[in-house]
Amino acid sequence: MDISARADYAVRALLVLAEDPTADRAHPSDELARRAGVPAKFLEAILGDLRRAGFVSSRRGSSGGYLLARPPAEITLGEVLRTVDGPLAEVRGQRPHETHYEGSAEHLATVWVAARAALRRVLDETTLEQVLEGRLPEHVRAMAELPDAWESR
Amino acid sequence: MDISARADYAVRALLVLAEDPTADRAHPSDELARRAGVPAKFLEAILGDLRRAGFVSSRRGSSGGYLLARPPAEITLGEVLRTVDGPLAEVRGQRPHETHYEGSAEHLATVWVAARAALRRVLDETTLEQVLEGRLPEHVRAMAELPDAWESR
DNA sequence: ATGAAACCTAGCGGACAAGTAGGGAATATA
DNA sequence: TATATTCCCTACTTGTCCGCTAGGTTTCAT
Repeated sequence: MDISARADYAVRALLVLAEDPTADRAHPSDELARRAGVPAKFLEAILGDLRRAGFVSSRRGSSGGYLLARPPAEITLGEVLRTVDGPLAEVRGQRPHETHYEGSAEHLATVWVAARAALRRVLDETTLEQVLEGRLPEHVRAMAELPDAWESR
Repeated sequence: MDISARADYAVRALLVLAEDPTADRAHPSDELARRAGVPAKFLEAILGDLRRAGFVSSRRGSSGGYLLARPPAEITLGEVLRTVDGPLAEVRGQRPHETHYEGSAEHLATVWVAARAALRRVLDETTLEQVLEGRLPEHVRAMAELPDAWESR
């Protein structure tokens, strides 16, 4: 799992937007960049992706900027990561369920699919709102509280 | 989760080795390449990594080749992937537990750590032997049998 | 009209992935 | 002892992506 800078920045910018309860004021990209602590010009490009994917809408001109296009409770991290980074899981450039092995590696595909499913259970079931409020789903919190979850390996 | 070709090949070669019950006959790299269906010269380099990491031992000269250095029941996929591909999970090049966020993104690190823990539970608890025999751990099998696990998203 | 903002295209430097090529060193076997 | 075999090492190629910057054009509120 390689979360790119793009993806990390995208999530953080969306969180800043989600923070604002008044859904009518647009936030310029450089304000978001400053508040999220990410490179301004780079974020501009990322916001373009997020707009095309329907996560945010934009207004041009003065007093323009970006706004969340969907409620934060309905945007999952998984969705955001996919639009910015592509598929959550790949094996040699293929989707896990499209891999095919014979002989001794026959059951390998099952493991890859299981790994992806495990990822999905975390990322597709956690919303911006939950991250914002620190109220993560029970099974996600459980994962993070596993004995060595915060240890290096 | 991006399983590289290197990592995929490494696992497949190890599985071919694990297939052989007689632990005394060495298998030349080009035999492994043929039987695993991977580029020969490339595999040679990968086997070098696996040797340095202690997964296989090697013998030079005629009737030389590679042998498993540890029992297949004690080699997990996670270990193999780490030696070949580096850390299982990274966020902007950092380890998940080393990320630090403030403000609205404060709880993001917890999600990244949870995602990594979920991955670990699949990859660090599945051994070569289990893959070889199709006897995956119960919770891994359960993941792969989740409703849409084999569907694209 | 003017300034603020989104939007678009282009490019750049570095890293990495997936190999390939070729040769040197060790070693079992004839 | 000769020889074929195999590991082992270094280097190189080719392409792609990542992170980021630059500079201009269009749209729009005031």
